[in-house]
Amino acid sequence: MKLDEKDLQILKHLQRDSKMTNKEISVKLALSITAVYERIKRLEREGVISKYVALLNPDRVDKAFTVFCQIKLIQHTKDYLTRFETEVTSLPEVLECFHVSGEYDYILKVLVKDMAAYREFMVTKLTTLDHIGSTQSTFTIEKVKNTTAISL
Amino acid sequence: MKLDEKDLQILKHLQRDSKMTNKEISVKLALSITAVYERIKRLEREGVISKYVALLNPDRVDKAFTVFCQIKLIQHTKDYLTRFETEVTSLPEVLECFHVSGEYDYILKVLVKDMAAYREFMVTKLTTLDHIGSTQSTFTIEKVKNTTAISL
DNA sequence: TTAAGAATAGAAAATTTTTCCGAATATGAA
DNA sequence: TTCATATTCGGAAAAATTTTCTATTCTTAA
Repeated sequence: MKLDEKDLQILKHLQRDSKMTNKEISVKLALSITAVYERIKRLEREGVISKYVALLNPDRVDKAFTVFCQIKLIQHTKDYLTRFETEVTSLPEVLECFHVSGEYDYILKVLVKDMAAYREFMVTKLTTLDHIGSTQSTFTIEKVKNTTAISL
Repeated sequence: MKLDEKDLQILKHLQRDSKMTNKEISVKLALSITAVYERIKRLEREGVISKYVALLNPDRVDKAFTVFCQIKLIQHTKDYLTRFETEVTSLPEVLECFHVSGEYDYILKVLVKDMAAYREFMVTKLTTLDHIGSTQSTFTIEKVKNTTAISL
């Protein structure tokens, strides 16, 4: 699907604030409300926009501690990989998990309350998974930037 | 601010799909529309909900390549740190940047089109920043999980 | 138990989304 | 170029949702 300049403008706005009304957007783009509406529907239909979500303030829900955890598996058979991936996906503390190149196999972004909660997570959840080799945790001291908006 | 079970339910729904109407939520929670409305407004006012955004499908906007880039600064004076943080924040390819413990000072999540674009990003943007010591790039082979929903 | 404040429900008002349809514009083949 | 087709657009009406308002119910502390 090809996106013209107006589509990109719409996406930029909605990435920043999805509560903007079609009317507000239409004013910014010098288009009619209907034109904006149809374009957004098309972007949703075509899967350019995948979903609309509310973002929470982690501090306010007692999840102020972010940890990047790198994991090495013992073996790399397809079976082990998919098993690990299924299990890690089911862990709510894990917001992100990527299969990566380099010394470790996976990198996880984990959100918990504090160091004690992270220890609990490691001991009772992560290391109980089968076939885990070694892990390395990198603790975040400060969140410098954290956006969901892709540059267009 | 203390959140009761109904607040948490509302947050869970809105984290998954912020287009849910107050009516739909009110049915799920066995509350009136107004009650749901007032609770959401309070959650917004108190900063529990920080914003509403549209999430895009990276493939569809030609940003299918995710790289984790770890960075070491040459010096760690406050001035150098804040200068680096300001500059890195302004880079649209960088979705996330955390100041971290461990061997490296920062970990960045970078979104670009492909390897060539990443090289371009490295050469023309990252390494031109002052006071950068060494960097290490970890390329993602597959996105296993990537959610914005904090477990409540 | 009672009074004050907060939360709730229902109805009305305001706003927004969605549909509908004709007009304008763009696209592509002859 | 010209025509036919399809796409996009704009405005109005309809439908749905949000927001406000008011009265009632529920909590909680005195």
